[in-house]
Amino acid sequence: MQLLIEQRKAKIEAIRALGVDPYPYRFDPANTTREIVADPERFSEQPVSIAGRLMSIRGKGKTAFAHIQDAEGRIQIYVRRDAVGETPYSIWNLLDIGDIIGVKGPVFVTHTGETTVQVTEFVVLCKSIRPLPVVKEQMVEGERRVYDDIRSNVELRYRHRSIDLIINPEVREVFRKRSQILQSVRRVLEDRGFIEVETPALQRVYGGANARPFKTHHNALDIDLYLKISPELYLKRLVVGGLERVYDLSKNFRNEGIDRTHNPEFTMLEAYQAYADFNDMMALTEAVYVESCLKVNGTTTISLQGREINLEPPWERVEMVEAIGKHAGISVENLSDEELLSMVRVHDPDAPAVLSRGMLIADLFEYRVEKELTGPVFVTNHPEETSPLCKASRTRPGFIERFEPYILGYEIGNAYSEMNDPVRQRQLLEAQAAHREVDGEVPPVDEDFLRAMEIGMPPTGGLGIGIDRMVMVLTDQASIRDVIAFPTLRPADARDADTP
RNA sequence: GCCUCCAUAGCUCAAUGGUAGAGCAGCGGACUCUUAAUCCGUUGGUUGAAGGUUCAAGUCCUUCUGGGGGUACCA
Repeated sequence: MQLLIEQRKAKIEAIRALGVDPYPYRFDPANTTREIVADPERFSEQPVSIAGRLMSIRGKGKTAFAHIQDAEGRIQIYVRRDAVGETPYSIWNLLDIGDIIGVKGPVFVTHTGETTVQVTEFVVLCKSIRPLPVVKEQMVEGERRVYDDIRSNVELRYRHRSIDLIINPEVREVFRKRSQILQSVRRVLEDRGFIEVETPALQRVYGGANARPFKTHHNALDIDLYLKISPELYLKRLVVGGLERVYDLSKNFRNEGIDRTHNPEFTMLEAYQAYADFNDMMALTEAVYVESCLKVNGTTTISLQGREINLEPPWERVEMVEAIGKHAGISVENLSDEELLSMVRVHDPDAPAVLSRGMLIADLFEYRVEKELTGPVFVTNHPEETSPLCKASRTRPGFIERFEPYILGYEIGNAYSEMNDPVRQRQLLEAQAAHREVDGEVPPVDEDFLRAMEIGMPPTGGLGIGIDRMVMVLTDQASIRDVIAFPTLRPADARDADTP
């Protein structure tokens, strides 16, 4: 490795010795590889100029073929010594795979049929000194076949995303789509009169969800602060203040496990609409998903892990207890608490006997039903013990007006008809806080939030949508690490762990 | 956290407990329509780390590190 880098550094000096700066300041790529490949005829008369990274080189003495890759694709170039000149051709011979160059010249089609730029002029834009993993590929019946499969080296892909992006065009596509989805989500909300606001990432009192927070310290104030686990309590303060439609689209941080659908920092949309209830939030959820899906896939049907799923609204709605009956064949109403507990203990032998009936129902749903939900489906009316921030169900006593949308077993959001009775809100939060001894994840009571509630919040619908999972669903990626450019990983080297 | 599988050259992978190898990349040479270019020659290794068993360890054992999959936590 060190040898390879030394060899390339020597080439930099050789290039400089020929009077050429291997790190110039700018270049004007007037064309893209994609537009040229799409319509070579158009460029047969006037020369094109493109820039990109050298991805393969086939030297043949006084001529050479190579491929260069830009943001949108690859194109073959053809370099002849008698076309570019003696000195430039010796510079050409100092180039490696991975270098970035700009080329100019007319376009032609080789007699094997590949669109190619006949290089009349080229410039070195960046000499690379660290070799890329070499991927050999071949087109077979229009299908791209990779011989050395770099995708299998996931560690390299996540730790060195630059390399992953260079080598795997489909990875670039996922992040391009992620950007389009964020744009689309914002557009749906702006079109409906929502305004984007920001809530503190550093919070004195964390809340709005049950999760372990990251703790940090502010030196000047000498106080401990927590990273935001949810923007909820701050967004509601803004609704109290008269910003009737607000949303926060930003990172949340939860100090918990990492798996295929969880990353410690993740992107969340939370939207609050005054004078609305959870029915309005269902319509909003459908709009956010459908609009974004149309934007990146051009259709409302997605292909997800081999399944075809249609997102066309209206999505199915099913109450949680009905879903348990339908998918697990259990009629919760006819079971005693003891029977429920024993059913939960089939899946979690350590389930504490003190669990309330509502929590047992929620657990049973999680163990027996969640995976079965192909969806899209809104699971509604959760047991009241599952959240203190939600209003009671209008139809089912002991339950609340909440829903979670599911697609292929993924919980992709959460919404309430928000609690706005300040007296009841205080009771619920204080009752929950009393359980902190038992459940370390219960947040402390946020007095300032309760004070805002006492001033009065209009009836409000609130919606949270996990954006990373949304990107997974809309781009058919099985791991959250494939939709977050720099997922949280253990330090590769133990020494890194001590580096601040 | 627990279970399980994996870690060998820049990349993809071989090597029955017995001299660490191949292809590609790299380096030198030949070649003016190649495309997994071809041909000749060639460099490159603390086998993830540390211990142990053995005459002998990439291979067996233990621990550690990193990763994958599963599971738990994540209302």
